Amino acid sequence: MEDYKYMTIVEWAKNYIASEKLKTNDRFLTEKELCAIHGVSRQTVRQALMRLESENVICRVRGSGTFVKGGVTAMPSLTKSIGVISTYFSDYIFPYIVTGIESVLNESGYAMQLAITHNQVAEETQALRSMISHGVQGLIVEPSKSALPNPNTDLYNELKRSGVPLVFFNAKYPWSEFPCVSMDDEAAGKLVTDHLFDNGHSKISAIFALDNIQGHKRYSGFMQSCLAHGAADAEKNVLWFSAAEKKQLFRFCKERLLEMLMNSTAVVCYNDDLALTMMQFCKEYGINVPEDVSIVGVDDSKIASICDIPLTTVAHPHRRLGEMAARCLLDQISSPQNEHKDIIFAPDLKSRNSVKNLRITEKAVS
Amino acid sequence: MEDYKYMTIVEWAKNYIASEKLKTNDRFLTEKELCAIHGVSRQTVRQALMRLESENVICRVRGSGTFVKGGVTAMPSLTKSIGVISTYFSDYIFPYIVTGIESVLNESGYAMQLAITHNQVAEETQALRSMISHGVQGLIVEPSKSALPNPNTDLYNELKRSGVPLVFFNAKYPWSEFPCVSMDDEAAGKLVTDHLFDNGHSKISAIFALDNIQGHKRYSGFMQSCLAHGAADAEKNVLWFSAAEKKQLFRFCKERLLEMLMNSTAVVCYNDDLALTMMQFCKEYGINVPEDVSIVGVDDSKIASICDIPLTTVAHPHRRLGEMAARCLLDQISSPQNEHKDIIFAPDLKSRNSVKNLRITEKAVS
DNA sequence: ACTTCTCACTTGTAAATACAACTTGGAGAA
DNA sequence: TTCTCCAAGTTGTATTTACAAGTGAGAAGT
Repeated sequence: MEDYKYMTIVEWAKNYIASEKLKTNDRFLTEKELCAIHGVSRQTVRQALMRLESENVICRVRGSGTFVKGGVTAMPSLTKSIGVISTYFSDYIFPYIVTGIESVLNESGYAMQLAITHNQVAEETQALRSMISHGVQGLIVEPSKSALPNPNTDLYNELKRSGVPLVFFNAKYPWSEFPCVSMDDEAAGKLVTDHLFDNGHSKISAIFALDNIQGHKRYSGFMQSCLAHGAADAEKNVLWFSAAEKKQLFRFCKERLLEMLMNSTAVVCYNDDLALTMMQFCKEYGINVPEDVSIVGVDDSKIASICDIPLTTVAHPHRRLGEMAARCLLDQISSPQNEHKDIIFAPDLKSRNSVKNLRITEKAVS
Repeated sequence: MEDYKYMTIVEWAKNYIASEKLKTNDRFLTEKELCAIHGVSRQTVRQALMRLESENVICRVRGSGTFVKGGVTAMPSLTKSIGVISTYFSDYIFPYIVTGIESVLNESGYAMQLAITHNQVAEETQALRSMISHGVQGLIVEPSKSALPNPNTDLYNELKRSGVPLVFFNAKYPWSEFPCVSMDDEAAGKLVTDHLFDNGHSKISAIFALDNIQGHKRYSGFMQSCLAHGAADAEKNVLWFSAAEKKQLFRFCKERLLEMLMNSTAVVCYNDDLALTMMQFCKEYGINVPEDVSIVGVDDSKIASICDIPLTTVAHPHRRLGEMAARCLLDQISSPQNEHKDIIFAPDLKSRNSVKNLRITEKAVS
């Protein structure tokens, strides 16, 4: 290594331990012996030993001596790791996103640390702190409750100031300055709504998640489409729900939902998960999809294509999005000075069987 | 803390930084100034600064000065974490296992570090080293290629000697001394084969993974059932494949597979994944399941229940198994002296539509 | 046989001194 | 104005000396 005396002793000691096959708790040479061997002062030897101790190679005990820490416990930190914080990960589109991230990180020789927040900001705090204290090289984060005030604001600002590389995916906190890799949720909301208008629907209601930015953006796209098609009062047909309370929604707001279904020919659902629950709900009450009511979702989850009535939805670039997020982070690590912009994937409609074409039906009838 | 001079300086410095509200990259007092303030020698001050540096409170730059590391970057390690090493994780039954692990760890205040080996022992080595060097409190590992010689033997033995808590799941290396949480694969293999015999099948072939213990055990169960039912030559009808080469199997061994299908009324598949690929293969060649050939799998993956011909299989206790693995590890951490035994889940047959009952058919014909 | 004590030996703390390596800003030159 | 270079200032390395604090084994006493 370097040509300082204490560094040469450090290297010498490592070789010595290896060549003598010393194992855990074997006694190492005393400071005095090392002084004699290398012809240096005790302070220099101590400097070397301190270094070895911080590298976990040896263990010093006052009054007793210096001991070797062999094998596993002495292993130095060799692999770099990246922290990934996601709201969920084992269902829906999350496995694909995380797989995308993992494949790129793995390719670049990084290990992955995964934490799940269950969409709870408190768990997000804990995950961030845990990641940082474990010395990750960078973070890939899906914000929890991105549309609500977040107690981690200071934490994120501090990370920004400290130059810790970070990429958001799916959504970003509006006040944050880190780049974000996501689908164009506004366009997605607009796309499915346009599709319904194109199929002759005019009485369209919608349900959106109130606590994340994706819900807000999909709502925004929905409204744009409605306004463009002259349905200015569409706002009244929007129901908001908290992502965590999906079950409560379908248990305690049945009348509200039924009223909505009765007064509409189509429902825009925040995502496929909600859309599928909605289809289940319709089935229970004898409402036929798409004959009585059309349903569209967003995300193109696996179940959307293989369920009873294949769902018309918007393709989420899950795996590619994950890969891109990882690449964006690695970019930040390798060239921190660059400006890193948001990356937005264009949505892509997946037309299946959950939307009825009212125009064709009308013509056939008349 | 202690009453050494340098420790009082350490404490003083922390208070100073807090009271002066110094933030990241703010300049700290120079060594000379600290000497003057505390009336001590420079070595003593340096000792204090070294301590502060190792605690990540300050950062020293030769020739430039000493700087404060405020906020996030100065955070000490507070949360304990557990390393989870799995072969795969985003498909099949793995998400459920990992979810089970995560929920228990989370409940107990542990963070989870996840690494994927893609069933490669080299990646297992890397993952183990990475985890250890990141200071995990324990490990939950699904062995890669558990039935083949493993280069990490020394590493695992060293972990055992060092008292690092570890739990295997799904399978364990035969030579290892750590507890394992798994399904009773032998019983599972026996169960599906018995089911086929019960349904009047006698010409039964099978395909098993050659590189992991689960494959060997399921094979063992299969053979037990065959012997019990007087099919002593069943061994000849067994095809072995390497888990990584499933695609090659179906691309390059078509004749072998077709021959097998022609000479059997039923096929026992190592797992659902293989069974589904086999059903696909049958479809391509116009072989009807279960009319022409019955197929059974093991694991009860999600697709097994929702595919074209719902698959008869054995329920894997995925989520509960994950929870149990985590609990077993936490047990080891809290009471290391206890003897920790393997935990084995009894298999449970899921009878669906991929098995034809030959007895009923025979009676109907006669 | 057992306990207690002492002493040699180990690492830890502290000081004074000297020089080395590096950074930074300001003086002076172009 | 801009550039170069140097000197002052800062942390890093190395030596020497001294004493403090803890360990462990053997001597001495019971």
